[in-house]
Amino acid sequence: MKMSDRKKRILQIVVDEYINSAVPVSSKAITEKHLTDVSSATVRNELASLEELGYLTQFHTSGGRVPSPQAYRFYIEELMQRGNLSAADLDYISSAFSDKTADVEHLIKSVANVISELTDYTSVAAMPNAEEERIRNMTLLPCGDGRALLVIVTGSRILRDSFIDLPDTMSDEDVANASHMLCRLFCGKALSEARTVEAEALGEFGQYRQVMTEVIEALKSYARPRDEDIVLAGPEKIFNHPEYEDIGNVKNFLSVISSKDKIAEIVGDEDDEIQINVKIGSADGKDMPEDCSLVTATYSAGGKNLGTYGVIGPIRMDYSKVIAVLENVGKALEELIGGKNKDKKEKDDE
Amino acid sequence: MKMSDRKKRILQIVVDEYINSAVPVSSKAITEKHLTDVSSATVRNELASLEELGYLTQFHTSGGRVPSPQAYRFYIEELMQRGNLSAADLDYISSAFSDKTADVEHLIKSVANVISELTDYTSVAAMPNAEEERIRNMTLLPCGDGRALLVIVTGSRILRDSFIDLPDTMSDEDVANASHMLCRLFCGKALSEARTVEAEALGEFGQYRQVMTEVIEALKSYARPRDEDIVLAGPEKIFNHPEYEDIGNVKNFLSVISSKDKIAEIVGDEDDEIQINVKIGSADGKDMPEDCSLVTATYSAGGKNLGTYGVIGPIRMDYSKVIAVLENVGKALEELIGGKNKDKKEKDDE
DNA sequence: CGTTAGCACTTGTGGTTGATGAGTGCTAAC
DNA sequence: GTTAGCACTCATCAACCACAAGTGCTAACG
Repeated sequence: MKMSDRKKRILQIVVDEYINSAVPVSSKAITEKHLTDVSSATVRNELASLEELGYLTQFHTSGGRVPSPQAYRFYIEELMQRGNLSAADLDYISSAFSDKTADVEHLIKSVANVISELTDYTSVAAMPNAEEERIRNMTLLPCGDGRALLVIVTGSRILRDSFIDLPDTMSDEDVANASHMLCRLFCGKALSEARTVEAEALGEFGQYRQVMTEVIEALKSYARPRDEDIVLAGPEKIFNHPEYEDIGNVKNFLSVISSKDKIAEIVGDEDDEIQINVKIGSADGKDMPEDCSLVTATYSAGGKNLGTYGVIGPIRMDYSKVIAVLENVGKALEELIGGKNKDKKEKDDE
Repeated sequence: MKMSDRKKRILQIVVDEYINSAVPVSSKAITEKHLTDVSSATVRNELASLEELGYLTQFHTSGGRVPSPQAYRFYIEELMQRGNLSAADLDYISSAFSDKTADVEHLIKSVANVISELTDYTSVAAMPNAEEERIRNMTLLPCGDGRALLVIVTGSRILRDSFIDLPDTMSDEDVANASHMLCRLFCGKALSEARTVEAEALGEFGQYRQVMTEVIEALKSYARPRDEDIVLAGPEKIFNHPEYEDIGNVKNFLSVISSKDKIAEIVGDEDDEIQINVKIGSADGKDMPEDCSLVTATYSAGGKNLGTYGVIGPIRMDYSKVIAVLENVGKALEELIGGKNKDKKEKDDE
């Protein structure tokens, strides 16, 4: 059945109103505030019909109507007015990223914070997979106690938490040589390609095979996703939304939120081609809490994949605001990163 | 007024019982379960007296008694039985730290997790101040785009989040030379001493003063405490305790917990000489939530300061268990770190 | 004089009841 | 197709009740 324009309009009003007030909306409220030219009885008929179509539900026969997940989906696709951000919000975004020159790890944190602050929801961020990043430089840094720190820099991040045990016979010069050799072998390759030169590498290292074995082990470990690849910001923000007055909901939400594995699972299977991605309720994601919604966007700028960012919150979410924030943050990053690469030459004159 | 032995015994029973059950304890419960040789009326008299002394309070005249903060303090100092951990718990501790060879940053996370898991409370951990750490090695690692990564290794951690902008005229060899110079200048010095060689350093760098200025800036920034120096584990654990059925308490707790600054303030002003430190309620720490308690211990092993660890939770906390866990974790770390330094020579034979 | 039994008093808890108000569905008239 | 009117359904709230738990006090006891 095709929906009439009036049905759409009414559905839009119901969703808007409910997002704003968190109170089930009644026919009377609709005619008083928005559709002043028809009576509440007419609206009631339409509401009953929308309910039959699966867009609305009511808890009790006398409790007003609430949008169903299906209604939110339709709302986001067709009904929602894509609002723009206030000047203050735009200022906040542009000032937040002004002097960030650092790596993805830092970027991700500040982006997550900005998103959480502006939307008033808990935000999640996932680093891009490291596997395809090209190694730009690497070194072994001796640091006493017979150990050396393996540091690897790729296009967008720093990997550096492996200590490598050194044989007693290895002098600092030996380490420096090994370091150069590593660089020659791996620089320019993606992490995922490391294994292709594994045999060659072991051969070249001869005497210090053991060291090389550990380095290769470390390289492999970086390709696997780690807990630190997921960042959360503003978990306490959920208290600002009335659905989380109930302790059970909070508990549920927090337990999902505090397991990085679960978050990774929810955020992880993004389709990279879609800019904005909305998951509503447990229907869209197995590990999602029943009554939660996740809106994410995958950013890239200047050829770099900058990760996936989003907010997680109640189904009754201010999608318009959230999507506007995600889009504008994306634009700001594009300007910052994309711009920086081009500005490079002029910059040194300052 | 000196407390009689019986008063002490009764107070101990009340606190024990309340810690276990979270229910105000009545005179009847005491005589039934513990003091079977006197009547409830006698206990009532004693309870009334203990209340006058400030150790107990009652919400309502017919609601049983609850220990006051003062009672908890007395309990911890004199009454509490210092229990030992179960074999399973001890196993858990020793297996958790078996193959951690990494830096303090990683150690702190796994320690915080272990403490949180074993005690069932939210745990907090603060890294030791970096200022007095001696630099073991440092390097500038060129990574394209006219930038280099500054990596510094100290006795117990890795500092590496500064990118340094390089002049276009600086070749990779120049960077390598600069790197060696940095090492010669700073290795063996504490971070706090960096400024003492500032003038000398700037002199030596001549042509590349700008780079040196940035390096010094970075060194200074490391001496300041950062958000990452505070780690939390198991925030969702509070839901396992009945005082946090109330949404208001949860909110309050979470808002303190999610501000690293506040945590730093609470945990920060530890007296290093005291092994175990207990703060009860807002009386002991300005930023502490009214009805919360913080138990911390500062660990060091093999001459290294390993940071301050603790749990934060309701006043009605299982102090005996918490303190036992903190002590045993401390012992395990001592063995692990202290032992490793000594084993060093034998180890390479394996 | 410490201990105890007995009893009146206080107060949270849980269940019932009834009034109120919001909101709907239905029907009949426009 | 729209509307007014009305009966019906429920959630909410306050009042009220009985009940159980626990205390404080008093008087008696050894």
